[in-house]
Amino acid sequence: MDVFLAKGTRDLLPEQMHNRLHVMGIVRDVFARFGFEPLETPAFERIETLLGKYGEEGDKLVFKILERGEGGREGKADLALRYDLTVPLARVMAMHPEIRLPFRRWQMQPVWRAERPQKGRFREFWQCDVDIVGAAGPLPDAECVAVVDTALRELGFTSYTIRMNDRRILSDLAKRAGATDTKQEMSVLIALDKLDKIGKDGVSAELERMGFAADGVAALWAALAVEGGNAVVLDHLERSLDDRGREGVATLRRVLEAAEALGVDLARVQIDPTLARGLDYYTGPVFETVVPNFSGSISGGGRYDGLIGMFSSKPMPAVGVALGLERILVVMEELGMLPKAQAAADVLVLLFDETTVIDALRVAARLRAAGVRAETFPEVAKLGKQFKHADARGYRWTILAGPDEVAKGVVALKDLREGQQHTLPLDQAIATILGTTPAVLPP
RNA sequence: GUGGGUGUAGCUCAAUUGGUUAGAGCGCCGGACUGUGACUCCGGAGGCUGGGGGUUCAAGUCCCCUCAUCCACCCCA
Repeated sequence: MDVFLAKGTRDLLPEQMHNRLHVMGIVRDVFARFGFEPLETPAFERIETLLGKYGEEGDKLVFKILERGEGGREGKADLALRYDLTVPLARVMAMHPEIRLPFRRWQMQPVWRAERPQKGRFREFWQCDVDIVGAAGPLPDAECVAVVDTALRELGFTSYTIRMNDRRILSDLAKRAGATDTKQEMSVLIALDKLDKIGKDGVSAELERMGFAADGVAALWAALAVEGGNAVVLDHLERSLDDRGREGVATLRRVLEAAEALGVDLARVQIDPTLARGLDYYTGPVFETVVPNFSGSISGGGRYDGLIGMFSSKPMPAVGVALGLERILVVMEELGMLPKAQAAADVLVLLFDETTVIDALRVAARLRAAGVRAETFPEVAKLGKQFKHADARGYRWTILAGPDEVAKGVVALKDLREGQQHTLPLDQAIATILGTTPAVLPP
């Protein structure tokens, strides 16, 4: 029978799992160091929980689950796989008023999107998400930026840019261009987001095609006509925008200041008034992280002060950011940032013959009790085959307790790296093994 | 959702303008080496050429459909 994977999904073989666990371990450690608490939510939610939060495009990409029975046959869906970790968190906050605020939680789980797969884009992928609920100020936003920055740094990233903007700035810009409602605002944002791809003329053409007047478009460019560092850009925006936009500017200034205090090198942070971020629920600062030679972001997030209020009569401010596990791995792999795979064990305990099998198992038990990672060969076989197995698995040691050794109360310890073998009591063998570093798999 | 590229052994790839039983390296299994891995030598297994249909005397090669995968757009982690 020929077997296939579902589109956009992958098996994670041991080699990839080691890499993932390496990254997840570092990220989780950083999350914990910032005081976040763990949370998990179900893979699927009631469909009405998810729909209407991500915008028109997002809703289309939600994997829907057919009803069981009659309704399903008619094509009705009542459940859906989670699309991100933010909306389920919002639902949790609405359902658990006993959670003490401010609440900071981390969550690392898969999410599903019915997209067309591409480099670093899958239909099942993991997000490493942190959110701070119940605090409105710019400080939690800066913490989110600092968490991402710290995690990336500790993973070994050296060149990445954290791009930052504020929804209120965008919305003000869109108004300048002539947008009168949210829908028009969104289309301006989408056009503006393409700036670095199709250029200023391309965006102008697109806006005019959508019916925006030329003087509005000109006003938009005037508001954006600035080159320079973050301070220069923010100063210019402050002069060009209205009150709402100025709130965004003031917030970003404070976020930058706080982020720097939290250890973020501001040279990595870039205020970009054209950065859009598609998800509907963002209301304030938004951020994403990009790295050279990879299109698409490796992290993204922002403030969503209205989302929890969609589930609860008690609205709560919140901000969060997610790291894309797969994308981080794709980039780390390309840049050779992943550590060499460690062998699964240190020692292979060989089975010489049926009369000494039980002795060999006892040796393995003592090795493990002493903290040595030991594999026992699962059946009596030619020694050559067993040695070859140990070599192929990258183990440094083999231990043999055959009839000769058992009779003398010793074991034969072989160092596969040095090619030397010694006969000695098991205690000494264990001491020898523990005195060495773990073997590294051959390339 | 739109547009393109690619699918040949476990892996990386070959196979004149369509033309005999589809090859190689690595890996795997066995042997030289009946208490010892790597190195060397010898031998072996493994393919409905992703799947289905069509054109042709003849299809891995050309056409259509389908599935998977990669790339770009869209959107996003």
